[in-house]
Amino acid sequence: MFFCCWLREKQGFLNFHARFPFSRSFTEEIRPSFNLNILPDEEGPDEMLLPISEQPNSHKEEHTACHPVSSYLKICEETGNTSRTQREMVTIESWNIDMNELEDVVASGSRLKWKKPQFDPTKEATSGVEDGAVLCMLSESETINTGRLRLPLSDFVTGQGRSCDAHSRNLMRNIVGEKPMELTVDSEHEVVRTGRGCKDAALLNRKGSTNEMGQICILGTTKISTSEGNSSSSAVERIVDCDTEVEMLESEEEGNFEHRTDTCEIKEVQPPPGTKSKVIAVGHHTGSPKEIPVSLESGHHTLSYCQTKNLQAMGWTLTETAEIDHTEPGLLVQSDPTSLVLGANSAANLERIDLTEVRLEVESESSTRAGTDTNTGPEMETGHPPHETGMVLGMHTEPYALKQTQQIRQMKAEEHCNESAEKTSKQTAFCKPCKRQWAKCGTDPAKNGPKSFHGGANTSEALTQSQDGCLTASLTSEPRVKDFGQLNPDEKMKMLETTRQAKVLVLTMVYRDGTTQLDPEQKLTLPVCGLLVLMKSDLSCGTPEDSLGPNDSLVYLKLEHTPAWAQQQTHPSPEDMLLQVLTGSQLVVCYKAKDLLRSVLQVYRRELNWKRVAGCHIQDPQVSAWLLDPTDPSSCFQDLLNKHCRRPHTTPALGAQKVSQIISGLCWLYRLNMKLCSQLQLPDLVFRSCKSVMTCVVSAMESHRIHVDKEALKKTSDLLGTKMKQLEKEAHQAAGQIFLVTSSTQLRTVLFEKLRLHERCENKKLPKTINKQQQSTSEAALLLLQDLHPLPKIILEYRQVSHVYNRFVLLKNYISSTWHQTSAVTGRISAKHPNFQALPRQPLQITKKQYVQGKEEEVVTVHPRAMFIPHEGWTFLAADFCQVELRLLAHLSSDPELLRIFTSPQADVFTMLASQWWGVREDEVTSEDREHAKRIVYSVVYGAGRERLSGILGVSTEQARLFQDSFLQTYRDVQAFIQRTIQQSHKQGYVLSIMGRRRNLPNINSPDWSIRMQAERQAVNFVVQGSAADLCKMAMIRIFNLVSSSSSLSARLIAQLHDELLYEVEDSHLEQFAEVTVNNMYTCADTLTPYPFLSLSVCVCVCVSQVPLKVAVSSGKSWGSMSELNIPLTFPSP
DNA sequence: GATCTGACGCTACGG
DNA sequence: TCCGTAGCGTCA
Repeated sequence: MFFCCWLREKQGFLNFHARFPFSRSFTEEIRPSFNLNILPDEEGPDEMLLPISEQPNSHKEEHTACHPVSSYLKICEETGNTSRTQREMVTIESWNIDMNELEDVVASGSRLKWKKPQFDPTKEATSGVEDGAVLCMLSESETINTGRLRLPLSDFVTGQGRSCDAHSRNLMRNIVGEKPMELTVDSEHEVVRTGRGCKDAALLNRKGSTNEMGQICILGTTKISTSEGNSSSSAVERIVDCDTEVEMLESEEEGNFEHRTDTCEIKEVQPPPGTKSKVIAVGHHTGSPKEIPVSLESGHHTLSYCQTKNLQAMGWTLTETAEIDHTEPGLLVQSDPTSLVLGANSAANLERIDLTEVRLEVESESSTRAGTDTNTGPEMETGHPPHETGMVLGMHTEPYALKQTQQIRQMKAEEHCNESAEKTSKQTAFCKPCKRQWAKCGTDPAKNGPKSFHGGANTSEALTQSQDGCLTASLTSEPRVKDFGQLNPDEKMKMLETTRQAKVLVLTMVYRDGTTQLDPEQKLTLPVCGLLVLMKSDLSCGTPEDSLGPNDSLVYLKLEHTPAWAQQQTHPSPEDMLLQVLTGSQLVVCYKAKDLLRSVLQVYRRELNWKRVAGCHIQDPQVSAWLLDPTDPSSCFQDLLNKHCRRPHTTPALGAQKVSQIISGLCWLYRLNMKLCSQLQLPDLVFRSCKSVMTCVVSAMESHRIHVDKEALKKTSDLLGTKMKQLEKEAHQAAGQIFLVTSSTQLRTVLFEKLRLHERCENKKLPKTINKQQQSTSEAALLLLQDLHPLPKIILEYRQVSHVYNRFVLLKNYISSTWHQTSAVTGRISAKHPNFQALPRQPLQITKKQYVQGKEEEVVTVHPRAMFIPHEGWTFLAADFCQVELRLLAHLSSDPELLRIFTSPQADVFTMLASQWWGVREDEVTSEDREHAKRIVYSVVYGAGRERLSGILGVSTEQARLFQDSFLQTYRDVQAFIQRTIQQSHKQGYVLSIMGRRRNLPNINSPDWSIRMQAERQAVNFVVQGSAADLCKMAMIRIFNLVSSSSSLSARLIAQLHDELLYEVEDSHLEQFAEVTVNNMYTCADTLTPYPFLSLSVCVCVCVSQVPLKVAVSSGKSWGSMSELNIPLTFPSP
């Protein structure tokens, strides 16, 4: 017992209460907030999460609060002289979106953090009424900063405001404006551009010099009434976003509205010769549509979601406004290059009208009615029936003789594209971007190209669109490529048949910026516009690299919704074609196939259930290459091609050459796939199918969203922020000086140079940093110092709180991680943006200071995982493989002692070990003890040294050695297995998992002892951890296949946490699905065993039946409140 | 001098 | 001289 207590003291695994013994009067459960600072990822989902409240770090001279910028409806109109140099853009209107809605507004995939200044402008206003303007500042480093200008009512403004640096969160700079129309910043850096709405300017940095910024756009002004202390949030609400539109769409499974950002441009509407404007009329079909004059000169018009009240502000009037609810969308208007979407009050009423068709109607109409009738319904305008409750679209033109052939448009598009590309390359290569060129639409050409971020972000859309148009035009004008959308019904049917007959389909996604998946890797996720499909009937690889086989076909398939009426009329629809491509019996080859499937599932979220593509026979050379060598650094298709086919990188081409390059790339893609598949000596068909099915599993998982409890999130955001401030203050007091609590360097100085705490713990060995061998300020070190001074405890608590706060305070109603199949060498799946697998498991206790004398401190429990909730009517179900790696180790080693422990179905090996080691009864073992024991076991098994073990155990090196020896003596065959694996790896240079996945170990015979030892540990770790990963994937696949083929089961996998599968299940199916899950997980190892090759290569006989797997299932209405389910096995356990 | 970048330290998660 | 992920912040 003495040993037990002693060990607990030393172990460094004291629970939070022990470390921070709060007096508590009551406990309130609050779910924490999550702050997610998403950096764009090459595979990142369309989302952006925004920090909301202050960053309590006193080192920052000011606390910058963060705020999302809402989107708004804007019609940009060019008026007056439209020559290039004197173009003027007028923002007709912009408006605010309610604070409530701000939380939901996201800038698609943006890396931008929008912040409002720390000060409250409404309070700082001097008196009366004042204009507030919002600045949108585009820098050259993909940064968009916002700030607020203080604009008096007069024309001349001496506005001064602050903006926030989106990256550093540092304090803001001063902006001195002079006049709304001609914003002058300072004498050194005057406004370059005049004209309403857009200013080129610079910002003053804190020291008064200018800061190179790209552009400042005054997006709108509003009057802010600040009298009587009535500081409403109107000023805040006026933050608007440049070039971002929000589309409100009703999510079918969620039943509520989600916001999706999109940036649109109507390019294909050409201005009538000799006129400057045309009229788009929008109104309810039962009333008179209102007309909005919109100039077509710029070719850039953006429409987006707006609320009814804002419609009115726009001059649009709804004649039927009985059900106006400002929290709901009043009108949905969205446009893209070829269509307008209109709807009222719900996405169900959405209708999409193809502008091409509209234009044709307009053409015919123009000769007869020439833009005079404002009451025309859609049936007359477009030839299509009006939607039941949708808005009607009337499109009237001035005398309009538009007869532009496709060829001419293509030529123009190409011209534009080449121009843009030239500009881009010149600008990036030689000079700063010419702001004026992109000022009109807030687009920075320097941001385009492969590095540009998702177009949903409020940048660069116009150019992206033009490139899209350019590439699409090039693709469709290329005689070898058939544009499915342009085919007549007979040709489409033929195309479907050709697809059916093809032996292999080679695909690539075409992005809107004119690149494809075969281009060098893009850091940022790009919006997809279509697919290019190479249909191979001839499987020989002997074709020249840029030409097709005689029977091969190439089809361009645009990825977009087709409205119901259009589907009926244009059968077969693009969706039919897509399904034929993805669900036919042919082999599909695609580089980064998961991205393709995910994009398809996202684009056709409403139409296409993930089950439809579950059977897709898709092969991905990236996965194959990773299977061959998981440490393969090839980051893009070109790298892979270079490595495996010795084909050097090609420089990106333009226009028609670009198309040839893509076609050539597809041919190479096919060859590469064949080559890699032939190299993969896979043991059996199971594994072959796993490779393909896993892509479907992961893409389906990625397309699902996990809902967040927003209220709890908000509440805890404030709580954590306050707590951090408080702790920071305490830390400064304890240290006797102000320092940066987040800086390990400064903390080191305070702890060891100022306080000299290390001198007061002579009998304890303080850990050192790995690389520089300095005094560490890690948790282990602080725990050793916590009795000597109050500061270490404060820092420990601060780190815990700030960790949750900084990473997981998010402002969205759902999250959607990106899951990577090939990023972990061990075969595990990893998650990004956010890393859902690393969400804190343990609740956090927060003490709230009470300022009333005699009142005890309040303790609030913050549970990060409890933030995540299932959809209404659904429940979370988690299925966990218990001690899977240790069970596999027992199998692999056949250690009798370890096997014996696992024979008891109820036994928890870590609890048992903890009880043995610390001499307590099993029911006395706490979860911390158990976690500690688990860490020790794995540390020893995977080769932790005595130093490290002593650190983990909190004992001397000698005692750690005794412990290690004792463990390995008890489990002798485990040690033998370790030795065997190492020997084998030395001999072969690689190791294999139970499914035959291979990890090469180039350093296994290194003369450098430490490098060689590391490789040896990696070898052992890979065999066990990699095999566990295989097992888990096997389970995922089994359940996936089962659910996808079942008409009754509706469960969907939303996350994988290595050994745990998290599903969302309809309430009514919970028990049924739980049973299916348990039984399939329990038996999934059966399909793995035995593999004869393993006994040859690893010298172990895999016989999984030696040890039963154990599966624990739990369910709950939040991820933080899961309770165990007892599901009986339907077959006798082995 | 501002800004960018990579190394480093630390902390979560999983085993 | 545990393994492997992601991510944030600091600092040179």
